[in-house]
Amino acid sequence: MVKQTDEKQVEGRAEQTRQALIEAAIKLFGNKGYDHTSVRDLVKEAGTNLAAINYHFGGKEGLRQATIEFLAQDFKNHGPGQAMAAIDPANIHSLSKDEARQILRQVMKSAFMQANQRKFGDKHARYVLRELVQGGELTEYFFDKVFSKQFALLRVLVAHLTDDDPESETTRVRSILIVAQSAFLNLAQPLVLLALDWEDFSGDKADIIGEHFWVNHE
Amino acid sequence: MVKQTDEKQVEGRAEQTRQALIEAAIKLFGNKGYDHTSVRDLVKEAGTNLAAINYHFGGKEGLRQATIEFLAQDFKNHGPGQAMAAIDPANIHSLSKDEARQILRQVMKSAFMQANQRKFGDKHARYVLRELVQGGELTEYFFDKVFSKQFALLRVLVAHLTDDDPESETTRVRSILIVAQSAFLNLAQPLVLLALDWEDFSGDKADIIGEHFWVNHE
DNA sequence: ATACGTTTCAAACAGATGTTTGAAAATAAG
DNA sequence: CTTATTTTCAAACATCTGTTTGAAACGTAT
Repeated sequence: MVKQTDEKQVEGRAEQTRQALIEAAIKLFGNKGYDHTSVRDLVKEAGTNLAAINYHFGGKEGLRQATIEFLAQDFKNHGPGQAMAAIDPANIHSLSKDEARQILRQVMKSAFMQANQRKFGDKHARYVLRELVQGGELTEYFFDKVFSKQFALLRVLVAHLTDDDPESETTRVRSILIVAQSAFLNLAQPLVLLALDWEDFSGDKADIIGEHFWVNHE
Repeated sequence: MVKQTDEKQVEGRAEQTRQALIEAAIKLFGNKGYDHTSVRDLVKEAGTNLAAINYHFGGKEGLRQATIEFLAQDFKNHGPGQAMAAIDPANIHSLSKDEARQILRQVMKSAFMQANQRKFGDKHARYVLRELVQGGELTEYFFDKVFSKQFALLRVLVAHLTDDDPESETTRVRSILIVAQSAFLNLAQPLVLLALDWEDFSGDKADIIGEHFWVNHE
């Protein structure tokens, strides 16, 4: 009898606990890291039982992968990717250098700001970055699924600014050094805040940083 | 009778095992990280007994601290600090902009190259960076003991190039963004190598990168 | 209503971890 | 040599970890 009328039926209980666990994983992995988060912490945060992780994801490692996949998707939809999605690679060549420069800085700024003001807070982005940096399978997975395309687009922009080839070694190095600035500030937030004598990146702080990214060529 | 004649007496066995444990810690913490290195792995690598860590350092955490302190000292003597030690802060003001620019780039290059060609290999530097980035007590310790002075010197250089105050917010941001480039390339080595399509930073690779650091102002 | 597959839950399990213990060995001092 | 102190070592300990188990609760279809 109870089919679609009951609210809790719109998606099965199973799917609900799966999502609750992924949310808990994003929060706890982001705060304390994968290793320092026990499955008991996770199921408590998700409000479910100890056996749930193994039942739904086959184990803690399975939950990590599901979490990364979820975040990879989320990054494409709402993350730095969104800022670059508006750019048409084919049109870049018709831009003036000044326009391209301006676009590049704008992309950097919004990418950085988005990474620091996400739905789940900055922990969200830092967890992904930590995974990305660590090395191992997940690094390659994330590189293939998310980073690689956005990096290619960035190279086209940089190459246009320097009258170079997007695939050249020079362009690759210049581009990764642009990424490095934004990424490191997220990754090494504790150290960076000490160096800047700030409490956090809130308010106009992210905007101030965005103004000083090194993106000029001439 | 046996006093200084026996070779093994020049420093007590205790000190020997302490150093062996610290070396093992640098190697294993650097390779697999603190959490994934067991005390059994450590004492095996150091060629001593399971109880040695607790006896000499009071515990695994004590060994970590001793290791960080050792590396902090080492960084001052042989690390990026060495490259900056040659610079006299008082003389910077008398340099031309071009000279200062050149020095800044040279410091960046040698810092990066040294971090990638150390005694214990790049693992050495990456372990410290990871600790530095993580947050917590060790971040503050390392910031106070090592980073803070070198960062102040970097700010003087940058401020001279931009006719700004070394303590200004602008200078701080610009300076940390310079650090970010070198630091991220070490920290995120797995990802960076993927993006650059390289196997490692060996040979002239480090030099190529050094040429492209963003340090120009005008 | 009954039977069936799915999902939850409490309890127990097996393994690894850091630490402690107490005796043996090595070193230093008397 | 004898004694006292320091250092090593093997074994046991206590705790925490991820995982498994089997029964109970739930929802669904016959």
